[in-house]
Amino acid sequence: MKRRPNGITRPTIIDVANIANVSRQTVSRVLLDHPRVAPATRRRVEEAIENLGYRPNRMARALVTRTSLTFGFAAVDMQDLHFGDTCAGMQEEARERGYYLVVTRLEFEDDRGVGTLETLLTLGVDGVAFFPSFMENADIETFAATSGCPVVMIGRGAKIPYVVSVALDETAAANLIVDHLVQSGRRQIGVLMNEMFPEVVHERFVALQRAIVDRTGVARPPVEADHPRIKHGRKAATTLLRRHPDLDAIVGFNDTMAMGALLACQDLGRRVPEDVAIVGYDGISFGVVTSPPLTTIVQDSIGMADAAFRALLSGVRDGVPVEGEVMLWQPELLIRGSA
Amino acid sequence: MKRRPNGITRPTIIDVANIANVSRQTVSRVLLDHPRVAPATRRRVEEAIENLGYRPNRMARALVTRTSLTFGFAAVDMQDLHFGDTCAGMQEEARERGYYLVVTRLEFEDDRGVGTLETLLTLGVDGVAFFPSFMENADIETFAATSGCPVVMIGRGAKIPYVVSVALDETAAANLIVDHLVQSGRRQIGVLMNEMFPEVVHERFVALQRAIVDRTGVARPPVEADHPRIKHGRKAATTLLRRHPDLDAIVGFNDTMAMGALLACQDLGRRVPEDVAIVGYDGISFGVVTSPPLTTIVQDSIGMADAAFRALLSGVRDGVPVEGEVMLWQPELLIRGSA
DNA sequence: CACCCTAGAGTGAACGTTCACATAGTGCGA
DNA sequence: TCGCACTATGTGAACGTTCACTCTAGGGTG
Repeated sequence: MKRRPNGITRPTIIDVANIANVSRQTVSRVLLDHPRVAPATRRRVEEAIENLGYRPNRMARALVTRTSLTFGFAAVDMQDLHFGDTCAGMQEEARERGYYLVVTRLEFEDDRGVGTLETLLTLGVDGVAFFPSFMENADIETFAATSGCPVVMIGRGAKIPYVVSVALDETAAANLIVDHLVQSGRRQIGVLMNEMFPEVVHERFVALQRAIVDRTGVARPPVEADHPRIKHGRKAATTLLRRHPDLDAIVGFNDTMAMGALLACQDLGRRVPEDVAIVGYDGISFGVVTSPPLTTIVQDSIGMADAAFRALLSGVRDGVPVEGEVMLWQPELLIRGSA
Repeated sequence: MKRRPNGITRPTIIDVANIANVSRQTVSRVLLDHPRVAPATRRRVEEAIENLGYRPNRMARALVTRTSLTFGFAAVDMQDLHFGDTCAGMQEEARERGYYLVVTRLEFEDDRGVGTLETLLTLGVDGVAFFPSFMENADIETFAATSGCPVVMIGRGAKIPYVVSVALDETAAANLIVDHLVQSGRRQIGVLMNEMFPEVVHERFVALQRAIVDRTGVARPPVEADHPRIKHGRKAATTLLRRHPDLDAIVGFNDTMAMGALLACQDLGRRVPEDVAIVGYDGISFGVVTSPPLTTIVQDSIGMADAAFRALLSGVRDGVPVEGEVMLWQPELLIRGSA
C-alpha cells in the first residue's frame, strides 16, 4: 500500500492575490463582500479563487476577528435521544447561519465538567451550550462568568448569573402526568428516577413528588433510581413492582426508562395499561412502536434547540444577561396506549 | 436586564510570560513538555498559568503547527440512530486522545455534499469521516485526492483512491437474513429500501436481491422505497403488503423502517412472525421494545466508529493509502421475535 | 588555561487572515 | 489650474502561538 505524504498544501489568499495580480487585502475584500472593489477586479479575483479551489482558512480568520462562527455543545451521553435530537437541532440551526458545532461529551472527571467546557473555549468557540446533568450551579456560574462568551444551559430551569437556561416547566409536566393518572383512577404511583444527574433529578423528582402527594394523598411515593437506559429501567421497575405490588402507575424519568418499565410489566405479567399505567418523558419517536404505545410528556427538543441557538447568537451580538435568564417550555402530554 | 459586554479577554501566553518573568517561548516549552526547562522556571511558569487560569489558544497553535487535533464528521441525518451512535463512538475515541470532533450535516445542496466536506477543511480539521449517503464515488475521490488529509468513509464498501472505507459486509448480511428466512419457510420476501441514498441502497439492495433470487428462485422480489423513518416505513410496508398479499417476509433497510413494517402489519391484521416475518438492519437498542422484538442485523456501530477513528489517526501519522482501503465488518443476525 | 560542549533561555519570523490607515487615481466644480 | 471628494487599491501591523535559530554562562576535558 503506497502512501501519499500529507504534503498537499491548500492555496492561501496570497496565491489567489498573485494569480489575480492584486493585493491580499483586495482578495480579502472580495471574500467579505466589501463594496469598494472594482467589478473587473472582483471578477478576476473570483476567477482565481475558482481556478485554485481556494477556501479561506477559518482559523486564521478567527484569530484576527476573534470570532470563529463556531459553537460548542456538550452533553453527558450523546446516545441519549433527547440530547441527540437537541444536538441535531442545533446543528441544523447552525448550518443555516454558517455556524459550526463542536460536539463533545461532558466529562465528570474533567474538573466536574468545567474542564470540558473550558477546553471547548480553547478551540475558540463563540459560545457554549450544554446539558448540565451532574454539574453544580456554582461551577456553572463560575465558568459562565469567566468564559467571556454566551453560555446556554439546556434542561435545568435554574436562574444562574450570565447563563441563559432553556428548560421544561417541570411542575407543569408533573401536574399533567399526575392529573391524567388520577383521572383514570390511579392512586399508587411509583417513580423511576435517573440516578446519574442529581440536579435534574431534583427538579423533576420534586415536581413529581409534590404533584403526587397533592393529588393522591400518598405521603411518600415509591421511587427507584438507575441509569436512564432500557435495561436499567426494566430492572428498576421490576424492583419497584416487587416491593410495591399495589402500584397501579409508573412514571419514568424518560421514555427509555418507561420502556424498561413496560418490559418489566410484561415480565411480571402485569397488563399495561389495565393493571399498571406507564408514562415517560421526552416524546421520542420510538414511543410509537411499543405495545401499547407509550404515553409521554412531549418536550419540543427541536424548538428548545432552536431557542438555545438563538440565545447563543443574541449573546454574541448583544452580550450576556448578567442576572441570567430562564426560558421555560410548556410540556404537552401525548396520550397513547400506556396510560 | 443588564448586559455584560463580551469584553472579557482571556490571558495569553504573553501574560503568563510577564508574570513568570520569562519569555513566551519558555512558557510554550513548559506547555509542550519540552525537556530543556529548569525545574524552578517550570514551576514558576506553571504557577502563573494556574493563577491566571490560562489556556492556550488552540487555533493559534493550529495555525503554526498545521495540526488542530480536530476531526470533522458529517452525515445526512444526525437523528438516525446508526449515524448518531457512530458519531457518539467517534467522540468517545476522540476525547480519549485529546481530539475534538466538529459535527455537521451533509448537505446535498452544497455541491452534492462536497461543499460540506470542503467547508469542514476550512475549519482546519486534521481529517474527515463521513457517511457518504447520496454522494458519488467520483466526487468522494476528487475530494479525498485534494483534501490533503485522511478521509474515512463509513458505510459504503467501495474502494476509492485515498479513502479508507469502513463498511458492513452487505453480502454476508443479506445471506444471513435470507438464509434465516428461508429456513423458517419463507418464500415471498419483500424489501423496504431507502429512497434517499442511491449508492448505499445499491449495495444493500443488490446484495439482498441476489440472496433472495439465489435462495427462493423468485425472479424479482418486490421492493418499495421511502425515507428511512418509522412512518415512511409503515406507509411503504402497507403499500407493499397491499400489492403483494402473498408476502410472508419483509426486510427493512434499517430497524426504523422495519419497525414501520411491524406497525403496518398491525394495521392490516397480519400477525408477526406467523404471517409475516420482519427483519431490520442496525441492531438499535429500541428493537427490544417492539412486540414482537425485532430480529435484526447487528452492526457494531461503536466498533466501526473506533476503526474509523483509528484510520483517521493513522492517516495523520503515516499518510493516506493511495489505492484506498476497504475494511469490511462482519454482520451478526440477532434473532428475536419478529423473524 | 584554552577549548568545546551543553543546558537553559531568548529573538525574530512565520502561520493565514483582517483591520486601520495610507496612497494613488479620477472626475468635477470653482 | 487647482483643490477636493471620492473610489479603488495597497501597506504594515496584529491575532496567539510555535519553529528555527542565536546567545550566554557554566562545566568538563585535554
